[in-house]
Amino acid sequence: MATTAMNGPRPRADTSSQILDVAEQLVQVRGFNAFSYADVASELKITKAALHYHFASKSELGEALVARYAARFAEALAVTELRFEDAPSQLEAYVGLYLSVLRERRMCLCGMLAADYQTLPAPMQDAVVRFFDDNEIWLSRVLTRGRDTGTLEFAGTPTETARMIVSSLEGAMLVARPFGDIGRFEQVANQLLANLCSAAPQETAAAG
Amino acid sequence: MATTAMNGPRPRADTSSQILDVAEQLVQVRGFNAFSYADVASELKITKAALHYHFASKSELGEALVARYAARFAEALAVTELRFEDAPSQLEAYVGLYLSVLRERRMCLCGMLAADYQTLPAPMQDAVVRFFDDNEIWLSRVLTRGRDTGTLEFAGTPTETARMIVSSLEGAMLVARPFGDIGRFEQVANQLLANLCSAAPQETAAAG
DNA sequence: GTCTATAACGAGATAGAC
DNA sequence: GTCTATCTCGTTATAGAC
Repeated sequence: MATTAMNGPRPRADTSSQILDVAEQLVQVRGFNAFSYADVASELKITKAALHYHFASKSELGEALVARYAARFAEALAVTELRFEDAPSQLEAYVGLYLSVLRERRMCLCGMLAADYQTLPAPMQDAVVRFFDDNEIWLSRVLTRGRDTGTLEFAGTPTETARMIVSSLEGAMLVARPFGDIGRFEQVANQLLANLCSAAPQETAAAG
Repeated sequence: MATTAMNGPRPRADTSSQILDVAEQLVQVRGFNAFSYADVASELKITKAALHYHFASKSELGEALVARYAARFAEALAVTELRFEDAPSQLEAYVGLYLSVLRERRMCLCGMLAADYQTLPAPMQDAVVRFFDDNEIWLSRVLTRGRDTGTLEFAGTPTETARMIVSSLEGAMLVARPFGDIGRFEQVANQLLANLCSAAPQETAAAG
């Protein structure tokens, strides 16, 4: 069964998946330029050569990494949209995705890669941008629905607000990690949600 | 004369300062783990050995980098507080500091180092945390004054709101860079300011 | 203060045996 | 699919001449 969270132990994995699991964790914690084939190999107790069999180059490994992460995230968003009916709950679940990553002391993979952006191979760069685009599209849809049903309130367009949400959450993760304080992230997320959900929680009309 | 901006060509510099200038730019663009002594040396047309004379190790160079950046930022904040009277203008100037960095296609130095955090030598880690702390303290002061004089309005404590501002701006920089779109940053910043400045722009009472 | 030269190491990557 | 062995390159850092 798919879980809503972005992480946690997965069933049993073939070597390629295990490699991706370890590499993913390393990138999210240290960054793309601060991990090596040797790191992954030693963790899995196989050789660097074996790694190169599965992913010929570091670029290839990186591309597979973002692709899998983005797919998993997209899946989680789709599930969230089905599982929760009202926009506020969907937004709360969206924040929950970030939280589940931060709880493992990780940065969002694409947030980390955004920092490394200038040093990434072109295919990875494109994938990172696409990740943010997809997030904004999903959020815009939720925000539009929330405004239409009167459960959300915000100035500006849904797209602008979506960008605000993505920026704030990514930034909150970025800053919370050095402090080793998840509470910092939660504080920001709660302010963000509070600003959007100031509308009456179940009524049809809300404007003041 | 000191300028309010965080960058721009500076008068004439001894070698140490030039090294810091080049290294700073490289870190802000590529990250701490993606630049080398060779990069700096070739840019300045000196040798790596000459670099080691000025900064014995990469850690030392990194520490000098953050120290100078933090000092310059603190100076800019002090000037801002003197130059502008009302809190909204001070906040706007604060956003301007970030903007001046982003315009040079750079990430905030400490925002970038926050991503690299787990791989940094301890003294650099401490300095990064201190940078964010100082920013929050300054912002809290401005926010408190703004609320007291009725020029700013916000739910929650000044500290919480300060953290929200730092997170949002750092995140907005992080995400705007991959898109190569400063407008994305400005959009987020404007929403942020708009939410705070909804109080009457010069009156004494505002609470609802 | 800068240089040449080089040490010592780790990186990504490949060849070819098993 | 994994191994040993090796290659090549770039990295940080040092020694010692100028």
